[in-house]
Amino acid sequence: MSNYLKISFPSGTVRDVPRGSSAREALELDGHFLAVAASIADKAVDINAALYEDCSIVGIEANSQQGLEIIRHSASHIMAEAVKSLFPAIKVAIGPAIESGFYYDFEREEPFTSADLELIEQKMREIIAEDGAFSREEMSRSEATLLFEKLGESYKVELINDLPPEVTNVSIYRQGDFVDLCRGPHIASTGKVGAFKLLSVAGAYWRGDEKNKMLQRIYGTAFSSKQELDEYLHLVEEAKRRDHRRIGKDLDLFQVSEEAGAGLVIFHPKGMMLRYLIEEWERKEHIKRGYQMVMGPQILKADLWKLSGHYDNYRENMYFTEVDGQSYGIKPMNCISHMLIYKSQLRSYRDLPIRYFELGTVHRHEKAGVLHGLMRVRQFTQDDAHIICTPEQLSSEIKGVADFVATAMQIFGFEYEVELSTRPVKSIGSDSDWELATSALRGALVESAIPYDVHQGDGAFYGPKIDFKIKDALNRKWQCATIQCDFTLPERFELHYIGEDGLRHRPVMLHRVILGAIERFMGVLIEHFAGAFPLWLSPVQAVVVTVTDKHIPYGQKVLELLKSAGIRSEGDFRNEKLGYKVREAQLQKTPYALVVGDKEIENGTVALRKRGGEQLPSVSVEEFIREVVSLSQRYE
RNA sequence: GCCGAUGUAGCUCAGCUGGUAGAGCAAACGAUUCGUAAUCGUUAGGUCAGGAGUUCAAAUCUCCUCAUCGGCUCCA
Repeated sequence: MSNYLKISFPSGTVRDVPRGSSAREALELDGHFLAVAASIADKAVDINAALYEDCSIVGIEANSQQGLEIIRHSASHIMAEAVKSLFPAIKVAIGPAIESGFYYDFEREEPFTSADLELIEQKMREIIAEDGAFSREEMSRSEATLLFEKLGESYKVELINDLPPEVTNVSIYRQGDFVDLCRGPHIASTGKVGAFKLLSVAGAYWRGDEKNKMLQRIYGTAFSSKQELDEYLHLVEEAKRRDHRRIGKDLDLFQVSEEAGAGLVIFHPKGMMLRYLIEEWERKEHIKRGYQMVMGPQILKADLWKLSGHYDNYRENMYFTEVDGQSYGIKPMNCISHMLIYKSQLRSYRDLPIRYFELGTVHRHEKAGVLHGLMRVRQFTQDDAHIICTPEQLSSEIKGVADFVATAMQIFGFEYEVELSTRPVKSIGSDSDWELATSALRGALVESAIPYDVHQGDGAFYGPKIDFKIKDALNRKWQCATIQCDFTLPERFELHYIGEDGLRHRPVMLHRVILGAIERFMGVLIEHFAGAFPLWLSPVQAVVVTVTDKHIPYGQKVLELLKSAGIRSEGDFRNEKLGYKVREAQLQKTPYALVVGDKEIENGTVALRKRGGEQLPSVSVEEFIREVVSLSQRYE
């Protein structure tokens, strides 16, 4: 056995490195000094991991995505050490790195206060200043169980017990007096955490199960340098300014009032105009794509909800009311009426596919703690459609919907992620139906070259689905569009069509939304544009601003012309200085301010100021109207 | 629903260990007549989320309810 290993580096060079050297020593031989960890054959390991085999090695630098993850994971251990040293009675649960930081869950009776957080931060700074080493040890399961039992860390013992049986050894990491069950890797020493901040405390169920004990979770974030941390915190502040609840108030779009009730949105004129514009676009687009508009009642007899299965599976989310001694359910979904429309006639295979579209308002009793601005409400309107088709038509119908989603997202300017959710353990329907539906969904994604993630077992109990997710200002993902295959409802409502063979056949049903809930979509839309909507969506497209009072008559004339041309416009004829009114137009994110003064009256023009401050040449009112109309028609 | 925090004028927020409310912006009125992000002055505006309790006295302390915020669970 040679005393040297052949180690290859990303530069392409291969070097002889003494057997048993650390990853750090190998990297330094090749001139890399900045790595916080290493990646050996694509597996992340400690920078001090010893090398015993020929391999390829890449340094993981502090500010790379992977490097940050390691720093944050290590920061969570440091936080746990600080917490244990300040409050020895606390039990630690679990503490990973997450997308933009880290957390650790603790069991402690008294809540953590902001003063506690400061103490913990202080302690963490001490630990980081000491720059103690993270050291890795491997041991058998039983040794590890014994170790954590002795420490009284019952959550760790539970984690070890629940490891799959084929796992015989586990690794632990020590730093200072703190020991944690951990796969690693970690930074070499605590001093490698350049900058961190604890952000918030929240409750979290042990292992994410609401039947378990609620633990206290401390969130924080860490970076390799103070500057990066500051940039991040600044970014978060910026994002808060895009919050749709903030903008909804500033631009007078909507309210959710305590008097009216939680989760119930009241649209103000400007918010309603925005909503109207979205809905108008949708109606036109649906008609273009062969959908028929329909509309069902808001309440339907409870018997129907029993037939559909909602009564058994969805009752706790539904509201019920009584009319003339009969129980009625307020609809939480729109499908039932659509079933009845289909059933109102005998259908031939020649009629299929049938696509029923409804801007359907539904009510769902969402738990109080989940309500969130426009994103999570108790009454909302879905751009809902049910496509009833033959099994053979399934694939092309799904592609049609995916294309619809792509068009919509492009028009509104969103990037999105796609998830395919497959059969859950608890489900109904035959294997062949599931196979057909799942491959139809997958096939449509593949053929349309749409990248997607598979979420195994996340489908609805009645069928698989494709979800489309877009992000809000704080990077939280929200589901908007979804396509779901449903075998249950055609079965339960005994839908059929007469086939070419003259016999009755069971159709397949697709349930789909494009924007999802209009309310939620508007919320994400507001944050996406930070209230500065494209011209075609702006509730107010232009504001006429007079320089002084004597220009009001001309301003009024201009305003009338704009209005009669269908341009959504307002006049700001207040006795204020021009700068004041321009500022207001800017803060209201109005696309155009039309300034009228002596010069404009003389030439019969308006001076154009675009949102953002760009000064355009003065134009005639007619020219401005032509331009705005043409831009709006192109959805710009 | 669960954990924690918060709730004072239309908005943003002050109000220390209990002694019955204050600023800026907005509003109304007046002055000013102004050229692209805030003209000046005056006035008005509050059941301190709601309810109960402790106290001579509660925005302030306690309890309950409602709502909001950050999470968890759930979801369009």
